[in-house]
Amino acid sequence: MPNSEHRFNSALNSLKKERLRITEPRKALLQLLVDQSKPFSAEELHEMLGPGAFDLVTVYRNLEAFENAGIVNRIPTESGKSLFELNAEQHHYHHIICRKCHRTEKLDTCEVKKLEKLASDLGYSEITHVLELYGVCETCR
Amino acid sequence: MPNSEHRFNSALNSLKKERLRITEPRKALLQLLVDQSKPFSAEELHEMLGPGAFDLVTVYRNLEAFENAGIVNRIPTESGKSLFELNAEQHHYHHIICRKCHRTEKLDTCEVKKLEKLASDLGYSEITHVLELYGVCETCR
DNA sequence: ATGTCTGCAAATCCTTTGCATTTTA
DNA sequence: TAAAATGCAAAGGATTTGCAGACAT
Repeated sequence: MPNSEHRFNSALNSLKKERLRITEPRKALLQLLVDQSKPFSAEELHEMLGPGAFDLVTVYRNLEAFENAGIVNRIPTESGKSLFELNAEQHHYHHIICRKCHRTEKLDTCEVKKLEKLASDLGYSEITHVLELYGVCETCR
Repeated sequence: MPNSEHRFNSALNSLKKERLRITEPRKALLQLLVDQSKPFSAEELHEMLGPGAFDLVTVYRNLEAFENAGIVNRIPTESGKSLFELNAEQHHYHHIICRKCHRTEKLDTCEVKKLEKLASDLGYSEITHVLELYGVCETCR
């Protein structure tokens, strides 16, 4: 984890910029998201925080706050459940998610520029996109 | 609607192939999906079928059956609600969805090949992807 | 005739909200 | 100490499930 500390501090700065308070649950959550740079569900993050550590509602509320502050991205999935990951602006990428074991790997490229151009030509602004690939991984096959 | 009748019949054939029965609700649903080739929520489809025509549960059950039969695709959205659209194998495309009015337009290209190649190189099979763009349309701005 | 599909009601899952209490700045 | 964040309980919305009756093959 080379720059995980840097990413943690940068997330804290984003909180300050938005006049959001730096609380224990928030620090713990950010630490998780920074360390494991892959997407998790609210429930998973809650479990990772340890049993009875913080309320699941607090996790949800903070993930929402983080999302509004641009600190995390929400990824809607096939199952209807959202995943959250640290927003790495410098480095935009997507994932391949195994349908069976939910193992997730980064795909270190994004080819959506052309589509975003099309959309902006149609008059849309503030364009974002959701792109995730699904498949069955080697061990599950 | 040039080949909408053809698409309707081809969907019926898929049902037969899967030994699914051809019922009134299914015909009505397929007709909707074929005519309007854009994604709708289960609720929207239920309303479009007319008040009290068929039960919302029936819509859900059939959309799931259609999905398993490869007749429709499920699109998870930012709001956590799923949209469904006819699976047009010949013609793969994506959408730009307005965050405010939910107006939806086709973007007639797909650039995800490179990512799918990456994923298959990682050992994944049966690869699919979900890609939708979100923005704010001209009239909502 | 038999297994499938439907409708209704109730359950479930994920997520959000209300309110009293605690914590941060 | 004032505003914001938390925990608990309860509500909410979307989707699923159970079961008896209706329908397609």
